Amino acid sequence: MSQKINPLSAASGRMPPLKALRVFAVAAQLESFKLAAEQLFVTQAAVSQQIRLLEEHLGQKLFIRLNREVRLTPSAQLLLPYVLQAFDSIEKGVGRLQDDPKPNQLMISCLPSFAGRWLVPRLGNFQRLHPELSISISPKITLETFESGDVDLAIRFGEGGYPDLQAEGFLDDYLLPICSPNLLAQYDLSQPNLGGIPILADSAPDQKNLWNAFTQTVGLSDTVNSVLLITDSTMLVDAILAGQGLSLLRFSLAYQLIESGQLVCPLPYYWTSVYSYLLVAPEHHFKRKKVQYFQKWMTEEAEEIKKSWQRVSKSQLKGFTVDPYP
Amino acid sequence: MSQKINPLSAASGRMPPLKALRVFAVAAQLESFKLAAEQLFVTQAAVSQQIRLLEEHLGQKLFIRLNREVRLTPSAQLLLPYVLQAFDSIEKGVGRLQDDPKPNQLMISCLPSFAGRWLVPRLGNFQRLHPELSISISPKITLETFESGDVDLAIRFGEGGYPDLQAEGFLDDYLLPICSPNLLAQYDLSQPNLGGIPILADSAPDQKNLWNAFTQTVGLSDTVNSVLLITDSTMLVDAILAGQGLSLLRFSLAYQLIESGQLVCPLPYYWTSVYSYLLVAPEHHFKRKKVQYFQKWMTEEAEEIKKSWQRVSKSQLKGFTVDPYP
DNA sequence: CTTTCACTTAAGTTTTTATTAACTGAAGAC
DNA sequence: GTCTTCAGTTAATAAAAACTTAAGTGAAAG
Repeated sequence: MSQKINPLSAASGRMPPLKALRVFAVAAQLESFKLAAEQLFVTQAAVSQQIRLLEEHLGQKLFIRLNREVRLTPSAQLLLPYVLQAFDSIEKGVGRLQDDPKPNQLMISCLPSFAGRWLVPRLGNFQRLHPELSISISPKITLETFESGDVDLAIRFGEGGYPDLQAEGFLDDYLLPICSPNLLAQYDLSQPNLGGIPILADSAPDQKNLWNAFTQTVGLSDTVNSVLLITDSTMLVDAILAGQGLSLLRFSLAYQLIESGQLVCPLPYYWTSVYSYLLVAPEHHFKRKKVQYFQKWMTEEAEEIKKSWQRVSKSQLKGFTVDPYP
Repeated sequence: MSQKINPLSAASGRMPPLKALRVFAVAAQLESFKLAAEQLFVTQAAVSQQIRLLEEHLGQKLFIRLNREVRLTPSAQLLLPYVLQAFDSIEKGVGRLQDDPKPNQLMISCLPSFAGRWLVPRLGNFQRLHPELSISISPKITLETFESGDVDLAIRFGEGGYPDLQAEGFLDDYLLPICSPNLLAQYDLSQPNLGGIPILADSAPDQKNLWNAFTQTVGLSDTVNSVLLITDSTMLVDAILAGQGLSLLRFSLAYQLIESGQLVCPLPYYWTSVYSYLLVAPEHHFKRKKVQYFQKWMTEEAEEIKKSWQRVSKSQLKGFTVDPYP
């Protein structure tokens, strides 16, 4: 406890009804109950009653009621500056809460893999757009709690619905069967069990049920094909590139390799991922200019992947019908 | 209007729920909802809800909820000093309202006649008791409104029930038939119509109906006795002293003359006056030390008159039954 | 002489706030 | 390991406060 207070001072009978004080502050400044009522968006009867309430609490009159005007009593004149200062202080405090404490420093929390493979290589573009911003990356496996107040924004791949946090999707993802083009000469995928092509399986949580969907769709009996389970997505990509087999891979991880011809999508199926790429933060962080800049930039960068998806899903997948999961 | 405000600032969405702010201030200082609840004399569920309300309004968490404790978020730490200052300011302002602005100056408003005949001659005693007080008398016919804030206390003769004012009686009064002892030799009051003694009538407002009560009680037919109507009570006393007739007179105006034998009460009747001597002021003035001193002193001074009444009503009036008016 | 204006007051309704009671989840006791 | 305790949450409901409506006041303006 950094500050001590008199236990009585906080709860004592000294503290007048605060709503009434607020009405008093407005009415006293305007010297009119009618105008105060307008400003407070209530009827003037409400103002009249609140003032009466406060007068009763304080045990003294605050306004001298004349026929068509009200005037402040000496008591009210004594009280008013204190009350104004109080509301000023509250407004100032609340104002600072809404403000960005470090408008020129942008701290992004994201998965180390995303940071290394995706974010850092592109960050130069953003830095060029906003040279005044000092950008920091805080790579974390776990979801940022934002409790320290240091992190402006987290980038996550997930379903959203995080408690007390706002999640803004900037990119949907798709899972599709992908392999090295070299493999197509060795295995005839039109044969049963895809011609016995080795299967590389990802163990990400959103792919548990997806695997069943895949095996059913392509008519795969898992006794025939060899299956290699790979946990890390970087390693999975490397394995596919090395021609070690066919795998369901996120388009977001594969699109550049597909466009360059290093990988191909040999089967006309894809599944929309239940996970999306999200910008996650407490709601009020999204009001910060720097966060808005970053969000705009991320959306624009994601546009490139979306366009790539248009091309790939139109040409290589030949517009096949989609059976999104689940 | 001495100060201008931004019309929006007073009513805008910026101003958070004030009750919730107060709860926050207490809870934040104690770093405990339970203790805050105790201090605010509410349940801790109420505190929990108020904090949630405020957090929702501000769009950010103020407390980090751990298993058995709550901790302030950086936001709350930022906000707290502003809020504390606000409530401090309010308390200071309210405190000053309760304070006596001029504790060494006592301004008494009273009727000029009372000031001259009763108060000023005795004031020396009070001054001796409280030499630190500078006492002023403000003689006024009309009832003090206390709007200027200068007058501490008014002394009135009346029924009380003044709007927004507290009235503390310090002396009851009685009306009784009084005349000069010289007249008793000239008129036989045991005769019908009191032996034709001239009647002096007061025109004070509390004596309108009393006059009927008097004539009925003593069996007076107003055609027989000469009646002189006298408005001013000083003049009435002078007229009675001069032996010009019998009159109903306030005991408070007559007691010294009765005790000295200059006036007598020849008939065994008296009526309690509906008017009393009152100390009148806004309720909070009675909390001022100087006013309390004065009230105590006045009560003690009045004691002298009460004792005199005991003597007079026991001896001269021979304990006659009372038919108080009305 | 009537109307208007700013405010008051009383009654009734709506909204806010508080309470009660059941629930949570971690810590400490047994 | 299970039970209890503790601080806080949550939902339903009760209580209190605030607001609105409508009628009323008294002085000033038309």
